Amino acid sequence: MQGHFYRRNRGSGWWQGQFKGCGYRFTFPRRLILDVLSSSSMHLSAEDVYLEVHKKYPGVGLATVYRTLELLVQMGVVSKSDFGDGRARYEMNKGPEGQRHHHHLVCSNCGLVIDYADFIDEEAKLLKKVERGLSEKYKFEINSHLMQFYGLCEKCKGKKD
Amino acid sequence: MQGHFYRRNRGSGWWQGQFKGCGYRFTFPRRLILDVLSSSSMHLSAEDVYLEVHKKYPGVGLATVYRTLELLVQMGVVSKSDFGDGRARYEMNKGPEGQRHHHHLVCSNCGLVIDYADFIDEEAKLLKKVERGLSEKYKFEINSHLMQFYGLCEKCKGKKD
DNA sequence: CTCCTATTGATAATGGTTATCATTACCAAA
DNA sequence: TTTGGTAATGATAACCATTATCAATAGGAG
Repeated sequence: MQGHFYRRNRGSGWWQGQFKGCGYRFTFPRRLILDVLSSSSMHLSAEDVYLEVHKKYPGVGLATVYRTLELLVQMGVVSKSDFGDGRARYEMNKGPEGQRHHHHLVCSNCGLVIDYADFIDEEAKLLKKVERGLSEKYKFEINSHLMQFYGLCEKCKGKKD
Repeated sequence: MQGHFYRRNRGSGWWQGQFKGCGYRFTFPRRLILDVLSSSSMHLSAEDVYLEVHKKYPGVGLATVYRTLELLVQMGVVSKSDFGDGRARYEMNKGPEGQRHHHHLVCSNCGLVIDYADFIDEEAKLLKKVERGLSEKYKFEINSHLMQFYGLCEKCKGKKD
C-alpha cells in the first residue's frame, strides 16, 4: 500500500477527529470510502462502494470495504438498510455539515426506493414521544430507528402485478 | 407424502378460504407451517419453523418451509423482519381472530427483541396520516410498513458494552 | 527513527436462501 | 370413482453476500 497522496477534501479534519475520537485510525482506504459515500446520494451496496473506490484506487480490497462500512455503522455515521433484494444498502447519516434524516418508501414489485423527508417534522415529534415512552417502560436506551413503507409505485400500480 | 390426517384445528376453514381466495392450495405442509407459526409468539427463523414442523411430520422439507413462508408474506398473513443476525424472522400478522399489529425494539448488543403495541394507537394515527400524504405525493399505493427502534436493553445498558 | 499494534488485501470458508427437477398430491371435471 | 392437468413437494446442488483467516503493511505515539 502506498497511500501517501492525501487529497485535500472538505471535512477530512472533521472525519479524522471522528475516527480518533472513537479510537480508530483514519486511513487512506477509509477516507476513500467516505468520499464515495458522501459524494453519492444513492443507496449503495457494499459492492457498489467497492467498484467506485476501486476506480480511484484499485488497491483497496472488498473486505476492507465491508469492514469499514460496518465500522461506520457502529460509529453512527452511516446507516444500513435492507430493501429486500438480498444485499445491504448503505448511506451517509451525518457529516460535517449534517444531513437531513429521512425514511424510505419501497416498491415491493420493482424495488424502487424513494427517500422522503417531507413529513419528517410531524413524524419526528411523535417518534420522540414514542421513544421516551418506550425507553421508560422497557428500560431501553434508544439510539436510532428504522421506518419504511412498502407498497406499489406509480408504474407498478398500473400494471396490476 | 401421505398427508391425509387433517387435524381438526381452529380456523382451518378460514385458512383454507384465504388460500383458495388467492388461488393457492391449502396443503398439509402449509397447514403444519401455519400451526407452528400461530402457536408460537416468538420470532421464528425459517430453520426454527423447519425444526418444529419436522418434529410433527418429518416428511416436510426445508425448501417447502421457505416457499411457504414467502407465500404467506406475499399474502400478507406473515411478516418478515430482519433483526440483524443474518437470518430472516417470521411472525404471524393476522389470523382468524385477528391479531394486534406491533412494532419492535431491538437491542443492538445482545439481539433481544421486544414487541410492543402500547403506543400503537398514537402511532397509528400519525402513520395513517403520513401514509395518505406519501400516497398522494409519490403516487404510491402503500400496503404495509416496518418500524423498529434500535438501542441497548436494560442489561446491556449496564455493561457499557 | 523505531516499535507496537491496528489495518489491510487476497482468498477461502461460511451459511442462509434460491433454483432445479423428477415425483407426488390436489382437485375439478367426466 | 377415475382421470388428467397442474400446482406443490422434497432432496440437493447452486448461489452469492458476507465473514473469517493470516501474513504483510501502514499509522502514529514516543
